[in-house]
Amino acid sequence: MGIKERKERHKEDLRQRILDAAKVLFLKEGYDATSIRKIASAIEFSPTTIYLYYKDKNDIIYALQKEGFKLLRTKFSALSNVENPFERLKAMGRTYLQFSIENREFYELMFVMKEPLEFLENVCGEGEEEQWDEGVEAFSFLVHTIADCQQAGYFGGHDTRMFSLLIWSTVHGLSTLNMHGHITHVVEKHLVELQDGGQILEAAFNNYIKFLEQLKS
Amino acid sequence: MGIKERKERHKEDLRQRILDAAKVLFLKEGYDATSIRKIASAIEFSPTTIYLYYKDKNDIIYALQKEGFKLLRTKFSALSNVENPFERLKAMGRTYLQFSIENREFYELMFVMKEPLEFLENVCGEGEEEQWDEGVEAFSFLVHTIADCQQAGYFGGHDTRMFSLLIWSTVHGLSTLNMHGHITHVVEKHLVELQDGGQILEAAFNNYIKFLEQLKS
DNA sequence: CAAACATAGTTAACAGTGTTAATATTTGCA
DNA sequence: TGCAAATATTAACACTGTTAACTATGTTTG
Repeated sequence: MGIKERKERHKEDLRQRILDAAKVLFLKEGYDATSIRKIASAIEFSPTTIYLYYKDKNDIIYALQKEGFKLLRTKFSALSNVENPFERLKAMGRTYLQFSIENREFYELMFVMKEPLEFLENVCGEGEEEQWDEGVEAFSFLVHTIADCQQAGYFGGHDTRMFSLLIWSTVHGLSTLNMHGHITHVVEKHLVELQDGGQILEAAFNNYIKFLEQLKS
Repeated sequence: MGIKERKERHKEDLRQRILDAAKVLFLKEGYDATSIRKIASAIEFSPTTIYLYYKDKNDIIYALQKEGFKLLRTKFSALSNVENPFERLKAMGRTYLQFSIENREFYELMFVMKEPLEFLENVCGEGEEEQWDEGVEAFSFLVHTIADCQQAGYFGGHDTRMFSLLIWSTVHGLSTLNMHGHITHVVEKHLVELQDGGQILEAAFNNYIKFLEQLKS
């Protein structure tokens, strides 16, 4: 039955090639420019062929989102061997912010856009329930780091998971405010001594770290 | 020259009617469903007429964004008469979060979507420079409230504007994480004792307030 | 071996989208 | 009343996601 397997492999192969073509388009030109027809012409197939491998466009976008989460996880798991929990927390924050800048389209796909969630709820939700495991895992990593920080004397008396959520919110808020132009267009008007939004973002994060550092009993 | 004035008024009138129709569509059905043709048929004009009053779709979306900022400002300015600065800060946070829930589409338009910024930079930016005045003003209001808090003994030793940015980030982060499903799909898995995302959001904000309250010298 | 069948891919089409050029209509003023 | 300017319209372009119908291809079975 080697033939069937080879066909299976060919099928998986084409599925991956579709995803790769979509990724190139998406990262370079964004969501709107990633049209079914452009993906199809990139892999030199007819547009309708894509529907034999993905249910619809959101299916492809959802698959791309999973790739994004995988990428962020590799960056996070490189921090596992940072012994000092507070240093690990700092590194996580820096990594998160850097990811949002260097992989802007991915970040938007993972944390902002509605399309992957729509696919998850309208289609994938039929018994699958696999939803956003990578995200849950990444948050787990944060919660454990915060717990370690508390063991080391930081953030005493706060609920670990609530505090984790608040820290995530702050860093996520910083990255999205930056990404969507609010730091350059609003905050810059108040902090004229700092030139561009990138500098403000950097300074804000450093301030935040200094602030958290003081929360040690 | 009364005739010219009446024509001017009629022109402004139609411009407003276009915006109103767009608003109804946008708030009910979202950005994608707010098509030029649907707006046109709502006001019973030809689609191309709209281009006599707005440069393009993003122009309309930008105008809608300004309405959103105006709405948020009225909610904020109602808090001006809260004497106690920390109480005012609490009320601002609550108002901001509530706005993001009750006016979800507006919030997305004001703080998340790329279209208004695109219009601002590609078109409006030709010498106009009026950019996001409402937003700058709202942030000013926050900065002043934080300054008042510092006068009252809170947040000692921190740069006022940086601290304001961090507080905005946290609340904005909370609202967007909630809006985009990350609280229900990620955090909920860790906080199983709290039922829905709304409860978690409420609890997280209350925790944040309690946390800030402790930062008094 | 030949007929039936499943698979993979195609073309054509539908119902939309934003936007522009060319055309028509209405209006105000000399 | 005639002309010019303002205003609105029709037709068209170049796209979009998606589906139905059709055609090859290769496999399985009678």
